Amino acid sequence: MSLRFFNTYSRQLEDFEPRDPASRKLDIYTCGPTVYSRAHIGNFRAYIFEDLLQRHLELRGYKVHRVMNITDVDDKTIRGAREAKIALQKFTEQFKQAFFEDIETLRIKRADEFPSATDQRYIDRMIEMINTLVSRGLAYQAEDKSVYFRINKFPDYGKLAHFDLTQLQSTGRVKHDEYDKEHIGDFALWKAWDEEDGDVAWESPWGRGRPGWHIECSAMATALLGDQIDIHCGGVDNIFPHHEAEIAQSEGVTGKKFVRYWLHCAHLLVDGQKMSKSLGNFYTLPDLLKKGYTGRDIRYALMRVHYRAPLNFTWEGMEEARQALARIDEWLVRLRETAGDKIDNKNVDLELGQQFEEALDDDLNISAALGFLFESIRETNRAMDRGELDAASAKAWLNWWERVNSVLALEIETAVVLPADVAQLAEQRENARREKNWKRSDELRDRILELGWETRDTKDGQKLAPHVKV
RNA sequence: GGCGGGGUAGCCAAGUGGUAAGGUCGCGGUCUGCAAAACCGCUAUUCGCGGGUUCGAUUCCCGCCCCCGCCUCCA
Repeated sequence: MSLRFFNTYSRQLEDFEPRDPASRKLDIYTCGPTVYSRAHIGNFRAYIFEDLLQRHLELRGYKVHRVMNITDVDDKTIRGAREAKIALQKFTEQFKQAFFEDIETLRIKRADEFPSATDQRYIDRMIEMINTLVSRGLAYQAEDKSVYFRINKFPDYGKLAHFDLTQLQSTGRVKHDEYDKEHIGDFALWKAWDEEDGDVAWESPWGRGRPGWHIECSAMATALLGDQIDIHCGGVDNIFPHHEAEIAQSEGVTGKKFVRYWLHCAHLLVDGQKMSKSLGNFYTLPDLLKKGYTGRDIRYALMRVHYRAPLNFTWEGMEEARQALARIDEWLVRLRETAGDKIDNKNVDLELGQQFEEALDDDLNISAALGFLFESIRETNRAMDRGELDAASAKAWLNWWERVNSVLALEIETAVVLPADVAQLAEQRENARREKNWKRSDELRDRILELGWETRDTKDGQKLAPHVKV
């Protein structure tokens, strides 16, 4: 089966074919964070979806070039910097740092480029694009000195969101400059400076000001990836107006179809409502780490539901993630033991089926893919229980897992080294057990547990594992 | 009101015109001196509701209900 994705533009599943299939190269542009505060895990759901997409495309042999922008100038960043009484750049820098820490914790592959909106190179590009739009009559400078996109001149405007422009209703979320714009739907390309902006301003043919939000993505995407890109992703809330505006701006300048496949991720909900900063119902990564969950627990919890379905965040879901991962961990330990000295044999051939990647081919059907993984785990465990899995087969499964894990990125970090004091207590306990001194053995078990290690008495003797606090 | 997404077991969730994957919880078993952990097994006569098409519908069609989102700077 070939790869297929649900394209927001057509609202249909489409077979995937990049611009240049022969080269196996493709470009992805993804909308990144606005760095005015720490991103919340709802934001990361989108980034994890994009990571899954990239990793799966790579498993399928594509060379992915991905760009993720950083929005480091807008109303919120300016307000934040003013309140903190520090320069905009200094203010946003801390959240950029935090963002990079968080994506590392979540094992999200870094994009090839992380362009910032305030980079002079892109400011220049934005001005150049706006100039072209103005010269073509697609944009105009209004009374308030800001420059707006004239949506009536762009017939395709509204096609991505499937909106009828005459039906647009204000939600009151945004203040309108209704008196200055020709049409309520016209959006700002360049915002004229006002007092609130302080020293945040760039010179332009239209006077001092700053870029509108949408234009940065058009500028950075076309500057780094050219006039046409294969895949563009983001959260569903970006469909309108942001991505709609990007299409209008980019195509208004280049005259070419901007994006081949638009992929959008549904929201993370909490208590059945969208997780968002404005509602205040959000968690950040450090919030969850403080509760004892690891980056991969969170990765699993955010990844396990199909990207187009809403995902309700719950503590029960976090617990489920932790348990499911423990199951994978144990399976790998067993497989490695079974593989024995075949462990380094890279030549083990395997005919273990393609069901995992085939599920992902189908619009990233992660649930079906995980279903197949866990089925495989149960079957191999059963075989190992009976002693029917030979070393070569175990190694074959490990090789298979490597492929799977290149997409999931869920394998536990290399085993933690046993601290000396724990090792010593463990040895004493071994001795106590040999003498069948159960009282002493149990005491030592408690003391080892206090040090954060769990004792497991198996057929092959005592084993220790880090204790996960619940 | 317009445009989307979703409604399948206690919870999460896949799926197909032919009789419901998987995870988690719970229960039972194996192992153990006892535990814990792990592993194995069991757990939906039924897929929001009502019609229709069909030999057969959770799946297709029609109508309705509920939840969530977007409707001009939110991932």
